[in-house]
Amino acid sequence: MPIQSPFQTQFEIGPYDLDATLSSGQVFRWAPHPSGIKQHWHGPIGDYWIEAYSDGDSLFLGCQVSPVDWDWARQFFQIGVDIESMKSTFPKDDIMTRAVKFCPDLFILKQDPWECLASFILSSNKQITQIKQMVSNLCETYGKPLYGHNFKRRFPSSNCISQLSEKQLRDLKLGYRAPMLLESSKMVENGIIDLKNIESMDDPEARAELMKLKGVGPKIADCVLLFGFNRLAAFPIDTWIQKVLIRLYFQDKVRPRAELERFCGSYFGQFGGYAQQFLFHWIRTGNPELSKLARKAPIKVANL
DNA sequence: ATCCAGGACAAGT
DNA sequence: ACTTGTCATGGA
Repeated sequence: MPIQSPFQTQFEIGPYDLDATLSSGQVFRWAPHPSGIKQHWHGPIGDYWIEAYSDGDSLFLGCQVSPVDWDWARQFFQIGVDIESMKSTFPKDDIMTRAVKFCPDLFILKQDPWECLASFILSSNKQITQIKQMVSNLCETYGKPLYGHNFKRRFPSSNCISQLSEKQLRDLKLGYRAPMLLESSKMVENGIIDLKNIESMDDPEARAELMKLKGVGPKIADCVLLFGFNRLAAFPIDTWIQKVLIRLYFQDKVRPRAELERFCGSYFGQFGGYAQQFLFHWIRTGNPELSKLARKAPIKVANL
């Protein structure tokens, strides 16, 4: 058992693919542990820097300092959530079946809403590696210290970011996203948007509310709903999912976004967010030929 | 080099 | 309602 931290806990959750879950573009601050051991990661939860390891049977967590309790970690990793019953609600088509089979133990995490929102405002038109870099710049420059690590820092609060200048944010290489993040942080601080209040709204209301923020359109709103508010029906349609939909579900026939949204909203069901994450992870990492999607000959689903 | 990245937004059909 | 150009930055 690779966890070396003095303070540890263990959850018997069954198979839990940390490698896939933590690398699938939900969170941007977790990294493989320097041990190099598979399923061994470290990253922040709340005010703590945490070490995590999954052996296919249990999830082990460790920390260098003594946390009060592990409830926040339990929520972050969604311990106790039965993903098998959710998978059983997915449509039984070849594409969905292959995506789930490729990586069956993928989870959707429950993040802090503000961190999730701010991170995904930075995500627009950026690769995941670059999003990680921007988020790292932001945290290590302006975040408060974390417990359990010498130099890693917490994600800066909305209050903190709202008091920075656009130039300070641009200096972190945020590009044109800098004014968007700044404006949205001010809207949260002013109470124009109340993240706490969004918890009590239904999905369409919450989505519309999030889209009032600068830099938040339909895709980012869905990501925040799914990863920050645990609204498991939210179905983010990004460039990768568009390729899955157009290429595999619509036989290379281009469709307007509104039609894709309508299709996804009904076809994938009440846990569409999970379905989306399986598709996303599969298309990105599961099939090299398919991930290129070089717009050549149509790919037959049966030959995947 | 050239294209494109977990897009949003404004402007133009 | 749908399509196009623009926005920084840096991987691949």
